[in-house]
Amino acid sequence: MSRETVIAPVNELNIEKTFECGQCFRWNAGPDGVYRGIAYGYPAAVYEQDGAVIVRSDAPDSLWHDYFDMDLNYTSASVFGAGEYLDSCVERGKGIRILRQEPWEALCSFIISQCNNIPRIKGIVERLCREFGNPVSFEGSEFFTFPSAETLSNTTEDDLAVIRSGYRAEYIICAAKAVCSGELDLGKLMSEDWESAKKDLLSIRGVGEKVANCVVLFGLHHMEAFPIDVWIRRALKEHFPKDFRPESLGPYAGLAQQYIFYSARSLESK
DNA sequence: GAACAGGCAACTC
DNA sequence: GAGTTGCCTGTT
Repeated sequence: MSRETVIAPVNELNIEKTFECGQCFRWNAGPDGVYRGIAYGYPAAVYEQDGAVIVRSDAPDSLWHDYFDMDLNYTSASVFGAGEYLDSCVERGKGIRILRQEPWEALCSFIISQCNNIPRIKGIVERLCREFGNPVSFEGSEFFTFPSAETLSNTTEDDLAVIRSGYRAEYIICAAKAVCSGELDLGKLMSEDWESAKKDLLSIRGVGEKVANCVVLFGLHHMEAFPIDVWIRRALKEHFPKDFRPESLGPYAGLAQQYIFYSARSLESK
């Protein structure tokens, strides 16, 4: 029987912003506004009630506490005094948190993300899990775990044809083999400094600057990483000096990046 | 039907 | 080392 756990007050964790800001691909809102998804092999339902975020799942409590990065105080971690524009992004993005996702899932997902939009990324990831992950039933529906690097290292591009990831299939297999053989030790990268971690990731075929930065930030939780995609590039062009360096935003530059990203996209859709 | 997309690699000067 | 092109697939 699953249990309900209070994770945080809604002002500290906004589930819509957190799940919809492009950092993760396995959470979906139902018509009831409840987000359902799976992380670390545990399916869960996440929703707001009486001003709090509640998680229903079979996982140990600490798992969700960690997943939602609740040990970090985002108010004091936020980048203040870096200008009016950034302040307005922080204000708009209030409640976003950088999830502590599984490193391998992040690596694989962001390889898939290249030159793709979010709905399509989600579709490919879902087919990947359905095809190669393990089924876990939860509250009457079937969820699928993210397939291990070992499982995927034993597949061929033909096997992966069903997920329709295109030319990225080769990259997925290369990455799986590297992780599986120990050539790339994701656990070790987590305890290293972010720049060495990024350097090691860049040695993997199919991983370039953008993907490496995303994996470092979203999969290894090194908050200094600052992925630059078209949205961020546009925002930087408009609101920051030409010689802008992400390092100037300090150890939480990645969090600032997420506020800017969310902000740019939310303004666009208005 | 051609161009393009939240990117990368391999090739070209 | 800066610039160009192919790459799967889905969408406009």
